[in-house]
Amino acid sequence: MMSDSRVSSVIQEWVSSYPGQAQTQSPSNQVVSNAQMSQMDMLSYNHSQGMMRGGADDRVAEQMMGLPYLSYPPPCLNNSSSLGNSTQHQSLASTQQDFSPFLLPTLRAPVTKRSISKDSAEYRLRRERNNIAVRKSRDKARRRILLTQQRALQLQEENQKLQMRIGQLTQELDTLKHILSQRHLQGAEAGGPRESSI
Amino acid sequence: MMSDSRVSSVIQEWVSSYPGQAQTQSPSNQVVSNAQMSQMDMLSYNHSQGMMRGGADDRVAEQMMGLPYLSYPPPCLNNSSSLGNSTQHQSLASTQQDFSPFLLPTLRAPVTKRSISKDSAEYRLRRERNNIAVRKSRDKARRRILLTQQRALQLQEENQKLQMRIGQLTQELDTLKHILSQRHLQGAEAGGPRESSI
DNA sequence: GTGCATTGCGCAATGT
DNA sequence: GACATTGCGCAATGCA
Repeated sequence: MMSDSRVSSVIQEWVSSYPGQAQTQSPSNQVVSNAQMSQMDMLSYNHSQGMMRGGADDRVAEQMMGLPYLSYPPPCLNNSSSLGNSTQHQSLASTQQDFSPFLLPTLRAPVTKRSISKDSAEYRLRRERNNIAVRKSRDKARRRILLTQQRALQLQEENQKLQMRIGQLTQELDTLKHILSQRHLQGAEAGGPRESSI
Repeated sequence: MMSDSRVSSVIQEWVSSYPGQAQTQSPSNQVVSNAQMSQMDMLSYNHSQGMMRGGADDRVAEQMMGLPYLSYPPPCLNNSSSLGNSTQHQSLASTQQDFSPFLLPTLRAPVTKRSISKDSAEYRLRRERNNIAVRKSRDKARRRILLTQQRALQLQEENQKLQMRIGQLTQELDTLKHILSQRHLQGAEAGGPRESSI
């Protein structure tokens, strides 16, 4: 046991965790949805680092490593808004016109957003469904991360064993080469003293 | 370039992403904080799977793989609460006494929670600071995940190369062994036909 | 369009 | 006490 198909189990699961992430899609969403900032306290947080989404998240993304890690600007700290903390996210249209000078003119949001009342049973149903989906998705992500870590550990282990095997083989090869060179010398002597040293 | 120290860079970063996670700490937090459920709609979601915290996250955690993936019970769907969706998380003390019959008697929350007004500048300051910390922590986590993935990919690559090297060495070894056996036979023949086949 | 999946974010609890 | 982690709900968006 534990001889050949030792890693395959975790690898299989790991591979299956990345179904079709190699698609090239054009994000082009640099605006991040300013409407969501009106939910609590409309902090103007552009946050240009966490914007990889979908495909760019799982690909190697070699350019991602140069992120400005220590650049977390305090998002203006404007606690003037949302003091009356009630019904602040009731309608998108009412708050978006406040941000109209900050929006690019080409990115005007559809103001007629079919404002769904938060009291409606349909809203609650949608929310609950989404909450369940979110929990499920996050569990999946957690599982995927765990699998990746396990996979890395197992690959590391296997690497060490392979390196050791290579060392063994190389040494054995050197030995045989040495023997052959000896015999070759003996052969060059045309039947000299046999069984000299080996 | 890309000949020998090819993997070390990512490995270095990857290793540095796991500073001291190997500590053994006793979680024992099975209650998950019932108070937080009173924030929106007190959904009774025990969610006993995502509770690995700290050390158990990075260890192999071999028992974690048997999680009930497809068990996402609809959390009671009680949209009766939080219909007046305004000021629902105004103060913990005011809402907690409403949920007191649902709390275990041994888990009576400290009602005197020094109820911080959400309008206070100190509260906003703390919130903003925590938001910054959260963003930073999540970026760190994203980075760590990316590094782990890259590490796994590089280890896989290296593994393939090592396997090929082993194949090479093995074949070379077999050849030499064959040669040696031939010469041994020749030697046993006491000076037979030299250079027969090789 | 409908429904689920992903993702960024803020909040609160909790850990360090 | 400040910062770091983490689970969660919300909203936007992606996707089938």
